[in-house]
Amino acid sequence: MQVEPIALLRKKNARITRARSAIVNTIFSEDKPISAPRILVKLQKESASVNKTTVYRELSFLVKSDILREVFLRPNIIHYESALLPHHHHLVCNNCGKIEGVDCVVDEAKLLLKTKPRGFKLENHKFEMYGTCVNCQ
Amino acid sequence: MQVEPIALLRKKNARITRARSAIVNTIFSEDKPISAPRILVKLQKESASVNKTTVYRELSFLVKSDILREVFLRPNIIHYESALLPHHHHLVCNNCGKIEGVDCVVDEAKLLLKTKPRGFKLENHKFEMYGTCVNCQ
DNA sequence: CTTCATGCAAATCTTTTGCACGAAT
DNA sequence: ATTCGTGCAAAAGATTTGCATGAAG
Repeated sequence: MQVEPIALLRKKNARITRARSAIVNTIFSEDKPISAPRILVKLQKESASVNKTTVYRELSFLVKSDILREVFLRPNIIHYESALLPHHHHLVCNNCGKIEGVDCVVDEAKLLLKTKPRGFKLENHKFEMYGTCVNCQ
Repeated sequence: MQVEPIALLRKKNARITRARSAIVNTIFSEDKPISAPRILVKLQKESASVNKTTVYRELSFLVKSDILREVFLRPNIIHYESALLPHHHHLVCNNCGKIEGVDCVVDEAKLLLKTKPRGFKLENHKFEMYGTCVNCQ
């Protein structure tokens, strides 16, 4: 866990409160994307309990502040990961749900070739791979 | 709208009912991914009203039957599109929500190079691009 | 006639909102 | 002091489940 995100928040004049630190620590101590319900549970286990509403509000604040990124891996559940990590993608195991990170394999120039002629201003992309992980074969 | 999906269902010994046909027609007459709530509205407009539960049950049935594909474009809303279309990706406008299809730009061989060494059996991938469409600049 | 599909109501799950209180700077 | 953050309760929105009825083959 780096201290970075808190320093970054301070620089952005965000108040460093007990709830905010707890939430940020919980997410940044994770090595893979985590969802709001899991954050709630994890906080409870660490007896750093924070209200559900606060967690959701904080998540959207942290996304807006470029501290977190949203990841859409599964229907109807948003995962969050550090936006301070280099751009990358995920391998999702269809069997056990395990998530692994992999470097970006996308050729941006090739994308622009597809999007520019349409007048589409490309801002970002999401790329996720699904299959069976080594433990589930 | 092709008739294909109904023929396919018949071949799979699925019963061709009023509700099933209405739902399939509604989705296949769309040129972009559509969500369950929108399907409900569209059916109502066509006075081919089908119960909400039936729509959801039908969607998961059609996905299992390889007639439909799930698309995760936005948090907490599943979109569905024909699984009979060739594999492709989407451009999503962050402003107006417009969705456009684009051919696949991903080099499968390159992906295998990343996944195989980890013992990960790659089954499929999702790749979506976000930005601003030509009308929203 | 038997299996498969449907409808309804209610439950579930995630996320959002309104409002009043409390804490950080 | 003011602004920003928090908690609680309740609402909202998407999806699922249980159960009894109905229609397709």
